[in-house]
Amino acid sequence: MAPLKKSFSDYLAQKGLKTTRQREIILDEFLRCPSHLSTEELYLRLRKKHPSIGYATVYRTLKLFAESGIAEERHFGDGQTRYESSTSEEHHDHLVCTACGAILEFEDPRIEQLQDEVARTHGFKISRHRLELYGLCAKCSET
Amino acid sequence: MAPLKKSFSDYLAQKGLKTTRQREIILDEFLRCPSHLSTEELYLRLRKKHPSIGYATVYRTLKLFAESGIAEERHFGDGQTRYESSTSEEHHDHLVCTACGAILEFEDPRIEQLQDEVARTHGFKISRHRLELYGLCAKCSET
DNA sequence: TTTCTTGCAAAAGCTTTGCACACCG
DNA sequence: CGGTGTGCAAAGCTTTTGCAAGAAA
Repeated sequence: MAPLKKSFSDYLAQKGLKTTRQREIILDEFLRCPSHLSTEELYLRLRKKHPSIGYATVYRTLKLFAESGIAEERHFGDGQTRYESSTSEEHHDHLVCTACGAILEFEDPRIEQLQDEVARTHGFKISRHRLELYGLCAKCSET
Repeated sequence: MAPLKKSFSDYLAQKGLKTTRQREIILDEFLRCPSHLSTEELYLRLRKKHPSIGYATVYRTLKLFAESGIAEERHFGDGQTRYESSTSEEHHDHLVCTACGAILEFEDPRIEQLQDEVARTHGFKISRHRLELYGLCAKCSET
């Protein structure tokens, strides 16, 4: 089984929750889709194949993904919550194009290291961070 | 006049907008308050001295502050928009305590420099960024 | 059977908008 | 005056919740 799927089903078992048809469907679709989908986008995709699925179920299930650690919530400033599947390996940050909405991921250990240093200076114990760079992507800045 | 006040009144003049009693009151209070206030918090404070002021006016005025460049919108993940007055000088980032909600500001030019470098690598032209470190502050991690 | 889930609709938060009146320039 | 701004209430959006029926263990 894919590691994230196993992770999730372990989480359910451990919490005494149930594996349901909907949760399987939603997880499959979630993993198949581009990252950073909003709940609504995912819901709309799901509806095409599974018209009976409920809006609330998608919301609840995505929150469950986040709790279980297989996905992370993101807020990019439009009013919507977006979700990204966890690689469980390295964390990554985002470049967001303010013109076309493109989202690129990057990772830079040097930045992470400096963050740790800053946190230490202030006596903070960091559990997570968020770094987003907003601007124009290569395409959009051409014009 | 305080620089931000002047900035704002210039913006109003340039856009053909009007200086009103409410805008003055809200700006004064905004500048006097701790940073990172949510619209509601500011509204509640204003109400004490000016009970007739409307919720919508506070919302509209804060948006106006943001447009004029004298304030910036922040989203820290609770559903509320918070505003911070612009120093117009250096940008700063945030350390957010997930236990007590404390927000510390910091700034590290080395991190900024690395961000620029990352952006360049991807062909991005950065206009702004957001860096938040979440964890426990010194006090809360003692226990 | 017992407990957890679902789908629906209603409710809840935060934010925006329509409108009539008031105010600024 | 003419166009903006205000306050109120209503509407909008996204997200959450209550509940009866349905499904998993």
